[in-house]
Amino acid sequence: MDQNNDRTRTARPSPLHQRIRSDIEARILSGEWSPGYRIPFEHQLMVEYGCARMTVNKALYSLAEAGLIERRPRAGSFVRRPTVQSAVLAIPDIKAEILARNEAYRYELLSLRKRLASKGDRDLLDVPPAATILHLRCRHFAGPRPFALEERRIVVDEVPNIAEADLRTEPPGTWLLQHVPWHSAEHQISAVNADAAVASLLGIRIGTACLMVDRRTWRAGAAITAVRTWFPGDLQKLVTRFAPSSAAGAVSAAETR
Amino acid sequence: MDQNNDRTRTARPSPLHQRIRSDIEARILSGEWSPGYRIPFEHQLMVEYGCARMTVNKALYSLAEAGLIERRPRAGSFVRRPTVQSAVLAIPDIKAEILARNEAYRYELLSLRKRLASKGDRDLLDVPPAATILHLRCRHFAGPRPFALEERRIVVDEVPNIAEADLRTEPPGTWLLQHVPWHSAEHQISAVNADAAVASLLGIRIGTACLMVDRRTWRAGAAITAVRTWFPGDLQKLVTRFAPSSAAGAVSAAETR
DNA sequence: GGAGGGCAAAGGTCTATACATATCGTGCCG
DNA sequence: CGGCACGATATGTATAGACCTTTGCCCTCC
Repeated sequence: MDQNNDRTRTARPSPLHQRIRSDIEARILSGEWSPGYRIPFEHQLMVEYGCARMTVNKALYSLAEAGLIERRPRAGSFVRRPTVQSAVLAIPDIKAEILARNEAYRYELLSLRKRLASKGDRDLLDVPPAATILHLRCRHFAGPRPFALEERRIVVDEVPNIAEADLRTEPPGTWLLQHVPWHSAEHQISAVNADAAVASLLGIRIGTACLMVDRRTWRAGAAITAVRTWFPGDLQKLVTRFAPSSAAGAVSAAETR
Repeated sequence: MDQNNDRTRTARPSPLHQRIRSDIEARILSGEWSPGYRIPFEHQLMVEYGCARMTVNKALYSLAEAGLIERRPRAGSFVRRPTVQSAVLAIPDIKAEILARNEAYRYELLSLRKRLASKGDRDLLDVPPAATILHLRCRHFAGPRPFALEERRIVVDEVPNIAEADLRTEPPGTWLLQHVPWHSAEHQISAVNADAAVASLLGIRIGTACLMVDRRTWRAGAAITAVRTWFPGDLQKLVTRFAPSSAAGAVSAAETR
C-alpha cells in the first residue's frame, strides 16, 4: 500500500513486524484498547497490513512475551490487565559506574582471608563443609569520598583462577564480572542505619541511613559469590525506567524479613 | 531423527525452536561457550537439527533479544559479555502485597487536596500550569503496624474518573492500577533517615533508616501520577531474582543525586 | 433440559523459498 | 604499495502454504 511496504525504495522502512507491533502497542498503552479487549485476529491483521500471517504472528508473539496480551487458541488475543509494577533494575559494576561519571575511582582492600566454609557460609551459599571460601572486605572511593563498603564471600572451588586476580588492587566484583561469564542472581535491597563500624569506614555519622544491597550469584546452579554492599543513602540511588515494550514478565517478589 | 522431531507422537514435544534456544543457552550459561565465542552459523544449526533456517533464526533472534548473544551480518553470532547486573524488580500494589501475606490490611487517608499545579508539580510531572492536581497523603497498615507512608500527586486531567473513587476508603494506588490500564514508570530507590513527621506517622524513632521509593508514571507520554513511599527499613525488602533467560536488556541506570 | 460429541475457527509451529542488507576479504588498478 | 570496488557469505525480513492442537460453541442425543 504505502511506501513502507516497498522495502527496496525507502531509507530504512523499519521492519513490518515491528511496525505492526508498535501500532498495537500504542493502542494498548493509550488505553484505546483496554484490558480484556479482543484484538483483531491474525487473519484480519494480515489483510489489513497486506502481509503474510507469519509476519503478524511475529508481532503478536512478541507482544505476548512482553506480557501485554494473552493469546488463546480459538478465542483470539486479548489485552492483559497489568498486575504488578515491575521494573528492570540495573546494578552495575561499581568501578565502571564511577568511572562513567568521570569521577576518580579508588579501591582499597580492607581484609582478605581464605578459610573453610563456616556454618554461615553454608547456609548462605549452599556449599559443602569442605568448600574453600575467600572472605574479603573492601571500600570503593569516588573522588575523595568513600562510595561503598563491600563484604564478599567467593566460593574458590567454583572460581579456581581467582588466584590469578590481584585483589589488593583490583575490585573482586570487576574481576568476577569479566572472568565468570554468565550467571543468575538474587538481590535484596533494604535500608539500614549505619552502625559504628560501617559509619567509620564510610566516613558518615553513626545512624545515617544506608542502602544495603545483598546479592547472591550462581552459575549453572552452583553458588559463586555472595556480596553485601552498603551505600551512604544520600550518595546512591537506584534508578530504573520501565516500559512494557522492553521488559519481560517479572519472576520476582517483595518480601519482609 | 529422534522422536522429538515427530510431533504427532510424543506427549508435548516442546517447540523445536525453544529446544534449540535452551540448548544454546545452556552452553552459554555453563561457560562452555564463553564470551566472544562464535556460535555455529544458522546454516550449520539447521543441518544439525534437521530443520529450516527460519526455525533456527527464531531461536537465535530470541537469544539476541535476551542479550545473551550479539548477531553481526556476514560475521556470525557471538556470545556477549555480560555488562551490568540487571534484575527485574517487582513493586506490587501494597494492598495486594499485604493481603497476599495473610496479614490484615488497613488504609488511612491523612489528607486530600485538589489544586492547580504548583511550580513543584510542574517540574515533577511536566504538566501545564492550568492542570489540576490531586495531592494526598495516606498510610498503609499491616496488622496493627504502619507499613508504609505514601504521598501522591495525581494529574486529574489525565484520570478524570478518579472522582468516582472513594479515596477515603480505597488506596489510590490500587484504584489507579485497576482503572488506568497500561503505563510506563520510573523508579528511584534510596535510603533516608526518618524525619520527625515520617517517624511519627510510621511509629518509628526519628532517624530510623527508611527505604524511600519514588515512582513516576506515564501513559502515552503524559504523566499520570507521582508517588513517594516510605517503608520502615526493617519491614520492607525489595527482593528480585534474575536469570538471563527471562529478563530483557536493561534500559536503566544508577545515578547519584 | 442437560450432557456429550463433533465441527470449525483460531493460534502454534514449521518448511521452502526469496530477496535485501551488511561486511569481510580479496584482488584489481592506480 | 596502498586504496577502493566487488563479490561471497551470513544474517534480516518476508512470503505462501501446510499441518497440528486447542477449544468455543452448536447440535444432537438422551
